[in-house]
Amino acid sequence: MYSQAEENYLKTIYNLESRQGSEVSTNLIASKANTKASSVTDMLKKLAAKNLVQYKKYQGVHLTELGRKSALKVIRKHRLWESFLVQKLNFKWDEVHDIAEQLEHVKSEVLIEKLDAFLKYPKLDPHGDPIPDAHGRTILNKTVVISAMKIGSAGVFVGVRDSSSEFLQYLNKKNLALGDRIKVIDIEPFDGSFHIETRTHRLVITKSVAENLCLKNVK
Amino acid sequence: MYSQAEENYLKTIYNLESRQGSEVSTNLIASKANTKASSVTDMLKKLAAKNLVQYKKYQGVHLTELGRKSALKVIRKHRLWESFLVQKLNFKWDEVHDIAEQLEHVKSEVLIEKLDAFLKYPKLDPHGDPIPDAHGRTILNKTVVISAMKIGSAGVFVGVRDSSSEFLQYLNKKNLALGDRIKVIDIEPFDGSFHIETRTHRLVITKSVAENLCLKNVK
DNA sequence: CGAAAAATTTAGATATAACTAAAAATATAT
DNA sequence: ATATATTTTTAGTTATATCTAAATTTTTCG
Ligand SMILES: [Mn+2]
Ligand SMILES: [Mn+2]
Ligand SMILES: [Mn+2]
Ligand SMILES: [Mn+2]
Repeated sequence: MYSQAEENYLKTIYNLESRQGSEVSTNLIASKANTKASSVTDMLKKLAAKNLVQYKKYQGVHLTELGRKSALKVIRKHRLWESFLVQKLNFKWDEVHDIAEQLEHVKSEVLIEKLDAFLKYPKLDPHGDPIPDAHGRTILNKTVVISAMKIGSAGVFVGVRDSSSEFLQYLNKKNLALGDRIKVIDIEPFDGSFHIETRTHRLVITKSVAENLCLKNVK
Repeated sequence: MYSQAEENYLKTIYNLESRQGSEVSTNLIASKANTKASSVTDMLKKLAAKNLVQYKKYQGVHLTELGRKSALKVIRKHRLWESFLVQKLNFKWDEVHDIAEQLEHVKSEVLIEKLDAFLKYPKLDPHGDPIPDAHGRTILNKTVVISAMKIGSAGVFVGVRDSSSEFLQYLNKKNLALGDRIKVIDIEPFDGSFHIETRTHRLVITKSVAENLCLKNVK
């Protein structure tokens, strides 16, 4: 079907497009993909030729329906493999992303359907991200990032926006785990850092950390 | 570590070398790898530069100790993944080879050790092939191919030399499965075909099929 | 042995997916 | 609005892994 490079671009464009609405720029893709703008341009032309993106020179891209569906298939595979690694092989949530980056490119429809069944059709991956079903549908997971919360409000920590092992290891060290109830105690006006509280402890997190923690049932 | 192409060549050379003793020729590798002799020559130079094979122009290659160990690692991964696919995901033995060809190239030492533990350290894969342990050691699996047997001798069918889905589907159709007791009833002098008998039925197999069925405890 | 056949290597080309440096288009700011 | 800065594209290069066709070496055989 598509090459690994193509699949990785589809995923990157999909993620940028969801968290952004509008057209995605060449430079933005390049920085997320750790590559150069000129490489991105080359690939965008190739993806456009395959009807995966709509591309107008200098105007950025957005995914076509085919591109969106293809991206969701890759994301489905990535998240199912991450679930497998944590649930069945006893990996920790901060250890699975890089391995799933490789496993997601294995080509076999029946493999992924059998894996899904083996895992009993999980709805969320180990990072709280929704797993698309075979048709690309996900449950809606209405969450609020801490950085958007007001002093005194609280919710349940159910997801992260950054699944890098560095960030997850930081959360481990700070004793923050999915399922924790978190309350915003104070917001520092000077640097935008957040004073938060869990059932067991209080701590201060920077604004950029606060932007990557997703809470549910915020009141 | 090594590229997919390099790993595939190592596996091919390892298999040819085991079933052959002596140096492996360029053309033989080319035919097994479904590629051209000139491509093989290019790759042999690269493998030699990485100290994976000993290569003398026009004289064929054999694996170095590093090459042998590296090949066994790939074979270990291939057979563990095949075992996973059959034992955990309910694939049939004729459906797993091509998927394992992809999975075997996933890079992660810890992944394969955890997979091995999850499967409870299997010693044989679904085709009766021994699975090397983390140090490259395998149980000895002393078998005889039917084509080497005499009329009247019998044994237990424990392995195949060809794991292609075409061959395995042929065996399914002929109702031959691992564990069956097989007896040689007659050998046709004209074309070398074998008349064999299981507990449940008799059939005739060609010489080339007989060369790919491995039996244990032959008497 | 020496010629013909077979096997192997070399030379040159192609495709993919990167890169750097330069050119072109777009955005911004005075 | 025009000059400057930023973004994006183009042109040309590199590395990997293939291929075909031609040259070279080895093997086989009369
Ligand atoms: Mn991930
Ligand atoms: Mn994830
Ligand atoms: Mn196999
Ligand atoms: Mn096998």
